[in-house]
Parts: sequence; structure tokens; C-alpha cells
Amino acid sequence: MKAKVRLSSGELDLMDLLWKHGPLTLAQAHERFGVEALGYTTMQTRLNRLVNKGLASKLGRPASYSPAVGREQVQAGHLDQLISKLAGGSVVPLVAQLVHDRQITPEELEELRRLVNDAEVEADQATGAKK
Amino acid sequence: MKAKVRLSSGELDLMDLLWKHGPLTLAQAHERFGVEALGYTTMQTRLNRLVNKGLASKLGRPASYSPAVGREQVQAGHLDQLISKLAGGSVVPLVAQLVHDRQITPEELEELRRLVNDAEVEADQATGAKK
DNA sequence: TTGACTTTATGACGCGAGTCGTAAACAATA
DNA sequence: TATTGTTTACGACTCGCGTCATAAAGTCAA
Repeated sequence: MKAKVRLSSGELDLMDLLWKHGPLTLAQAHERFGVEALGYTTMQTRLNRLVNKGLASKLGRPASYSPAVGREQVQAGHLDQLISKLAGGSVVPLVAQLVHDRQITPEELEELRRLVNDAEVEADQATGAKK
Repeated sequence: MKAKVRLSSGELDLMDLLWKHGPLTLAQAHERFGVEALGYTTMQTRLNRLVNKGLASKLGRPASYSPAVGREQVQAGHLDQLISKLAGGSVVPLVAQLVHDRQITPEELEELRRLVNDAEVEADQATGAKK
């Protein structure tokens, strides 16, 4: 039962903060994010809204905010969106776009190749390895 | 100078409509989208807002709406978002997620492999094909 | 205990996007 | 030309999210 996750750009920024730097109190989050960037209570409101949406949790006093959903899950949700609405349902054109428009290091290419190979093995196993 | 494109889920639905089925009049778009799905004037408003944002253009009377930005461009924009905010700046984990969570056909895997190979060739050429 | 500082709770405002209703402008034809 | 049907222009409302101010609660040291 994967809840369909759809986050705004700004919400993503905050989640990123929580994913990267463990639990954070409001003050710490504000500090980390950049005191100049936004007001203290703005951070408060946004963080609490994440909690209300079940994306983060709040514990203790001074409350610590922690992510309540994994980065992978959110990634998956956004990828689904992208694939269904922007790539006609197939991953291939998406990956094409991915490798075309940006410079990828040889190391990364190597990893990508490995990824494809692994996936192929899995696929074979799943289909009963009918050669 | 590619403008940073950030579209909502609903806007994407309409753009998809325009990308797939060439220029459409309001009536046609409404029909295509599903008359039950939303009101006529709702479609009108949404389409016109796309025009105001420069995402679509409107010509003639009965006006025909056409996409004013390419699917690839929007894809790129959303991909950038995803990579920077959800994948820590690297494409590898993103592709990993991509091939992990969904079943990909052997044919697609083959295409993906080709994609990686092509990219490698390009990379080699770019760096002067050393070695 | 009390004054100062920190942490939370509320309430507001603006803007973008989704949803429509009403009505004016146009067009085709009876 | 008058009637009817289509196309377009506006305006309105709601919600989610970003932004913040104000103030109530809670904490701690003098």
C-alpha cells in the first residue's frame, strides 16, 4: 500500500534537510536551513505541516522533527509521476533524457551498466530463467 | 537559456493532451479529456492559464491550443528537480530506483544497455578518446 | 518568585491552481 | 432580422503552501 506521495519543491527542501541531518529541533532546522533564508515561525509552520501530512514526526520537548517517510518512497512517487505523465509510461525515454542532457562521468556510466546487468539477472530469475 | 519549468500534476495532464493530440480547440480538448472529468469552463480557464504562462499558444477563432514548450524540455526540468532534491545530485541512485521498483521488459533492458553504451562513446569522444 | 529567554500555538495574508457560473460576443440559419 | 447555439471573457470561491506576527506556555537562573 504505497501512499501516493506528491511534494512541492519547498517541501522537498525541508525533507531533504531531515533526511540528511537526522532529527532536528525547530531551532536547529532553522539554523541549518539558513537563518537568512526564512523566518523562524515560517520554518515552524512548514515543519508542522509536514507532520500533519504524515511526512515527518515530532517527538519530545524541545520537539525533534524526523522524517516519517523514506527518501526512496518519495523518489518512487515522483518517478511514477514523471513516467506516467512525461514519458508515456516507459522508462526508456526518461533514461535517454537523463544521460543525454548532462555530463556523466565514466565511473557513473560504469555503475549504470552494472545496474542494467543486475536488473537483467533479476528479470531472468523472475521469468524462470528460460534461456 | 532554458527556462526552469515546474508544472503541477494537473498542468501536466493538459500538456500531455496537447503533446499527444496536436492543436485542439477548447471543445475538442474538453471532449478528449473526458466531458465528465471537468466542466467546460474549467478546461477553458486551465488552458488559458497555460497560455499565460507561455506553455501553450492559442491561435485562430475557434482558437486552437498548441503546446509551446517541448515535452523534452519539461522532462528535463522535472528531472533536474528530482536529481538535485531527491537523489543528492547524482543520476545513479535515481536510475537504480527506476529499475528496481518496476518490472522492465528484456527489450527495455536491451535499450537501456544501448543507451549507456552510446553515452560512453560520447563521453570518450568528449575527453579526446584517451586510451 | 520573577524577569528573561526559548519553545509552541494560533491566526493572517497572498498567490497559484482547480473548479465553475454568468454573461457578453459571435456565428449560423430559419 | 430574430432566434438559437457556440465561443470567449470575467469573476468568484476554495485549498494548499509560503511567509510571518503575536502571544501564550514553558524553562531556567538570579
